[in-house]
Amino acid sequence: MADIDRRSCCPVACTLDLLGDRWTLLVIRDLFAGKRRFSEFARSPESIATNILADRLELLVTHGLAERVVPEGRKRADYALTDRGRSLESVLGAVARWGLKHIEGTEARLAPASWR
Amino acid sequence: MADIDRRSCCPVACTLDLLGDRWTLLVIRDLFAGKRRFSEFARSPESIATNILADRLELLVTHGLAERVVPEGRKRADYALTDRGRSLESVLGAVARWGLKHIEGTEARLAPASWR
DNA sequence: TAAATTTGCTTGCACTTTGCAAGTAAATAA
DNA sequence: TTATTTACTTGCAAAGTGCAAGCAAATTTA
Repeated sequence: MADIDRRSCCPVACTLDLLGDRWTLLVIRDLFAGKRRFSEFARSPESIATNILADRLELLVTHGLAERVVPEGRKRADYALTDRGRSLESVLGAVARWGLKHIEGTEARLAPASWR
Repeated sequence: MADIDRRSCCPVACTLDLLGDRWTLLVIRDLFAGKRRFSEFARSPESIATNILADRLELLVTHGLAERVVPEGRKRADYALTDRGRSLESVLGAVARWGLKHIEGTEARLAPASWR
């Protein structure tokens, strides 16, 4: 298990071991916004590098936050949040609201109405 | 201004530009827990390297989330959250609660009662 | 008050992660 | 059938991380 390299039993530290980088939560944001395909994530305004995107999607799947689904009649995969991934709405919402309120010039273009 | 290298106007992206790494939010956690001195942060169970701690404290001060104060009659500095830094309680709380609920074996040792 | 210890860092270096650019095979569209 | 798009992979330079050591000033102990 990923238990072995835990820095501590602190819930903040453990959550940061999953989400504590510059990209993971942005991919999760896009998943909440309804994006499903690799190219859709890549087209987001932050322009994530494709190697990093591939890596993050794989990690999200590994950690049970997203799943890779190949729809019937198609060959290419969709990505979607799992229940566990959807439970991050509180975290994403708190981050989004903080940014909107405390960082000048931010706008909630991708945000669902429920965050405002 | 730090405006120049903003990845987008997304509040999530901009917040991650401030907090999106493995250590910053842990230092903020310790500040919320009442720690003030360099050595106190260094003694936290995650054992942050001192060069990284120095870097993060400087960044927090630069971004207006913490301040460095030298108390009267002492030479060495304390660090404390600014109002802006304290406004991160919602973010830290959401992260902590998510970890407690969704990551097995996490414990809220440093958490103020208000998070539970 | 002198010596020992602690504090608050900085420095150096190896290792890992990030980011850019290019490449590619399979899928889809024209 | 050909062109374009998709979903990646690869290679490499640059930046970030982590360990260990070093150090001067401050503080504690003897």
